[in-house]
Amino acid sequence: MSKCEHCIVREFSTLKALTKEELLKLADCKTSQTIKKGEIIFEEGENVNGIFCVKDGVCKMTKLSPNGKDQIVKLVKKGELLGQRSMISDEPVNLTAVALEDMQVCFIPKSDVMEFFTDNNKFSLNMMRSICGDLKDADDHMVSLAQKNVKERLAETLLYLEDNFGTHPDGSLHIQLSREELAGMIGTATESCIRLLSEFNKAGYIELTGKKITIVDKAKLKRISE
Amino acid sequence: MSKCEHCIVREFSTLKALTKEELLKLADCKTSQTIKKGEIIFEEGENVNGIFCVKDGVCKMTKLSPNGKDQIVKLVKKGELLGQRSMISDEPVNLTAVALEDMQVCFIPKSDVMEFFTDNNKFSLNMMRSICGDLKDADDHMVSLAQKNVKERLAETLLYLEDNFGTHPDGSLHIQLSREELAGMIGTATESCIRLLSEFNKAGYIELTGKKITIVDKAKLKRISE
DNA sequence: ATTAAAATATGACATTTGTCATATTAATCG
DNA sequence: CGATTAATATGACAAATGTCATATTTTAAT
Repeated sequence: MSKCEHCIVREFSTLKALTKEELLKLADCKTSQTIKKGEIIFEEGENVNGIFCVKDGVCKMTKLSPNGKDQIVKLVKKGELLGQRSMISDEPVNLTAVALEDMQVCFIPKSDVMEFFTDNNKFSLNMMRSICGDLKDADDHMVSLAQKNVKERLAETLLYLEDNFGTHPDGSLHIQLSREELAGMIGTATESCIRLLSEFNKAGYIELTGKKITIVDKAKLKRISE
Repeated sequence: MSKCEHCIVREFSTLKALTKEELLKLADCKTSQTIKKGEIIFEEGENVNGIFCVKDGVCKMTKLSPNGKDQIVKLVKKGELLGQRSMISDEPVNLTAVALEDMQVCFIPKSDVMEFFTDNNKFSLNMMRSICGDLKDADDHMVSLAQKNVKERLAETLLYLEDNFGTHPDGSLHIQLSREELAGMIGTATESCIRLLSEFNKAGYIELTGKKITIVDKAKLKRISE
């Protein structure tokens, strides 16, 4: 079991407010696990009773709509936490978390996190700030979904993927979503998503090589997205 | 100046975790004010440096989209707080708050709230829970905006307005939004909103009397909204 | 009360988006 | 490797939605 002190999650997330002693305690109570691409970490309605720290990999957080389609509400990457909201609200999780790549995650039981809340005020504040950041993102995303058309949202999402998850050495987006997932992210039908990707491709804004998407004209996409 | 101890906001919001002593202190530092219908409480990008407690009335929280339309992100009513997110994140506010009715609000400066955070753990936890609730609402709302069509969203929104803000003695919705505002809430063009209201009216699901909207067939709207 | 302005309503039409059918290509499994 | 399945792509069309014009009603101002 690796040390929490040097873990990437500790550096980037809420956990950075923890003291040396608390980190040592954490190393004792956490359990580490590997999650394969496509595997479910937790599912909407489940009781999780703790939080997951994402040490490596990316997962999608989805919610099933009454129409049977999965909406991707957000992506969570290395250095971030999973399941805080549900733990704090003391409710079943609201979203399903599925690995988009092989992942390394640690689980910290609720009782231990709650102790940190009681003992460490800075930790509480950090957690609050982090959730507030999520809330702002959600509000902004809402406006985008409500007010932009599909083409604008696709352009915006492609830029988001490049800016937040980077590219492979060949310049293609590091995150490889299926067309269906990408459609579920922008809130449209898979065919519409495919059609617009083709359009962007023909117009020279992006390049499609199999499943890979490469952004060629970032400025143009930016203009479309607004 | 009325006492915080008996204030409705104290009973329903995060503030219920405050002790007698803290409430007395609060009564000293807060400032109370009346806000007329249509007036702006704060505007996107402003620095607020504190939170507002809504003692009476309802306001809309909006965000201006690049297309020039105002999206209503949520409604805030009596007993709730305003501006917590921005205060905690230490950022300018992300949304504009405009009174939909005459309002009574109190302002609590940031420094005082931060003291409560330090001194009162239960208060911190309550605040976290409240923001987590907002986050869940935002996530759910996002899925609805992304996956439902305009008719479904209108039906859903009408039910939401009745369930959360009640009706006048004559049965019409207590909150009276203009067609433009209602459109801005469901994320559609004003004309589309008007057209669908007419349709619901002709079909006998609702009744339109001037600006007033009365839900007649709740079950039917519920079925439409899913 | 009269007029001006704003809000609501409706028609006509263009555009966007979804759905279904069907190719085509890529991925998986024995 | 070939066969089967899944993913991507595209056409054809229908349905939903947005836009612009204009009529009607309501509200506000003088």
